[in-house]
Amino acid sequence: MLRSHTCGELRKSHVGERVTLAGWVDKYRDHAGIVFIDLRDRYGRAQIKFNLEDNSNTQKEARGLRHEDVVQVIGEVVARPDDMVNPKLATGEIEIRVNELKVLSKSANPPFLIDQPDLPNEELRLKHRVVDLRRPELQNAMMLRHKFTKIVRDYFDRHGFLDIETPILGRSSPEGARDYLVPSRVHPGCFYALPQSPQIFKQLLMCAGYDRYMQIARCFRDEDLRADRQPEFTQIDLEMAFVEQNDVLSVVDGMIAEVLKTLKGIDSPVPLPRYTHAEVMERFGSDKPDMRFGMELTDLKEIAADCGFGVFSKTIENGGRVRGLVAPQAAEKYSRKNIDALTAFVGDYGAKGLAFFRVNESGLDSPIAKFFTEEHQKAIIEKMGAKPGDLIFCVADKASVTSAALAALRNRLGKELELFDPKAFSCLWVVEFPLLQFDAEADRWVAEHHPFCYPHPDDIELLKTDPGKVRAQSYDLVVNGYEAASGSIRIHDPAIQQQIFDLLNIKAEEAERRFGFLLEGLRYGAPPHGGMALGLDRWVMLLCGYDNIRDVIAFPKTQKAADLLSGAPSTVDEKQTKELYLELNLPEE
RNA sequence: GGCCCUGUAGCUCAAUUGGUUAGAGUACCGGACUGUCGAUCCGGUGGUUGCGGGUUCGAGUCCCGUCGGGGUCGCCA
Repeated sequence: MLRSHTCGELRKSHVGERVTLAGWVDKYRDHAGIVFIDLRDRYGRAQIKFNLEDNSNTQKEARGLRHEDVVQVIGEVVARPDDMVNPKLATGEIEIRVNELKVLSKSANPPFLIDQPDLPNEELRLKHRVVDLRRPELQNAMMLRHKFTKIVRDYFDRHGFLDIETPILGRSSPEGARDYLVPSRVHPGCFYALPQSPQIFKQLLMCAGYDRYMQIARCFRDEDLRADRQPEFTQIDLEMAFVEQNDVLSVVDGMIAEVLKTLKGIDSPVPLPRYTHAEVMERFGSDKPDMRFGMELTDLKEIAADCGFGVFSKTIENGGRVRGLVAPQAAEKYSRKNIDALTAFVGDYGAKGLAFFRVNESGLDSPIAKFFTEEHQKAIIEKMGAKPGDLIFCVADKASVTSAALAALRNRLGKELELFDPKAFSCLWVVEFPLLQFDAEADRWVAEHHPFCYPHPDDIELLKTDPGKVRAQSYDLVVNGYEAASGSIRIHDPAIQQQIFDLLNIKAEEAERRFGFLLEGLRYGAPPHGGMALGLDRWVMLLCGYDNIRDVIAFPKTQKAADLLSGAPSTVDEKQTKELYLELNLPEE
């Protein structure tokens, strides 16, 4: 070993010991006669000092050290004088009086400093990810990510789950996200698809009798990126046989309680609260509400239908909805200009306007207040539970637009008005999603979750009469407004599976061709089963308190799905494409 | 594909209404300094203002195009 201790572990109890440390030069303070260096590794930092009297040659060499040089030092742990203790450092009570110095590797001048006060722009950080990964924030994220997966693996192991790997090279399936494809050399013209999730394979494992499965699985989806979406990401994937919905939710309730307790010291309720999809859509306008704060939506149908404001009354007449929310004590905080910005903001979600009222002692103050009688104003205030100083926002539109716009507005106002503790965790289940959604453009039904989702037992008959009303035995776990997990009870009956394929307009021949291996698995004695997948990257992001998943992934990709470090994706030699029988057909410049 | 933000020294930023030789802090280089911990003090090097056009007597600044990065809508079973 090139070191006897790490840079973070030395304490007063080590005083007098001769130690060998190795690490990176974090900071240097050269006083000519004495040189201080903060030596860094992932365990922490320690101050090493080079005194002229101790070893003049070593001291001279130390004066030439610069940021990010890698060195090994041998010296004695000494206590710092009382007035020289650095309370900011865990090792601040001691320092190492160095006799011997070995430069293991001299660093070129780094593109940015590890602890510079303003973070360099992300493009530079991604290009020089090796340097970036030395930053304590990223090191903490990687360490927390490791602890998280360890807790999860141990938890599922204790509960009898088997960790089984599924293929990365699979077959392309219809529906769902765009696949990443891998051309086959051995089968000219054929392609593998990288898995969007191990969905079908884990169902087959259930059929095969591996009744509790889990895997930390890499998944790939060739869709546009977001702050919380990467083209390759990691799921904690699990599946259980001989279970009902409540059994799956209970197992994960336990896992989450353990994770939050161990990593954050938080006691989370067991079981976690459960809400139906219909309820959260009505109360929050979103299927992933951030419940760290209230500000629920209010329906204003009766008042809107009766009032003199044409935009409201006509919307109701045409079958739309008028809904609103109350921003507490925001009347003074938002100028007309601020509100115009909010109006533009909800415009992104399809809202054609944003009505607002400032609440005062006598009623409502607004450019449109004149369209509302004193009774209407009182009714609005009462219905919405508003108080003087509050600011009311309303959207009149078709139902889906009022939901999307107000949900986005609610999230934005919640942040801007600091209505919640950013360190809090709010976890909840949303259950009973609709099974299907009608795609007007394609003129057909599409699966809301995926085509293997078991319908709610009370709604099986509706499949024939009113498919849009069928609820699924599916569930999402929502954490602080993020979809943190998703799953369902699966169909284990080939006849019902066939019925769903029919509804989705997947022909028997096509279903056989593309999912034949699943149907085949279901044919020879399939146990009732269900499971879910948790978004590992999102969980780590939330546990770290970060707002994008790139900061919890060692080597993430940019919004254009490029790896700035390695230069992927790249062109390849013609020899390679020839071997794969591929010819490029690039668009004209 | 749409909308928005963004690109100036190695890094973080500034530069008035379009107007002199594009500045500061930090890093880096040289010098001083034996108790610093964002060390301090003195001096110095460092610029294709992402790239390409255009308008103008004059462009970091205005216009058009383009490339990169970020946010978001669509998209993401």
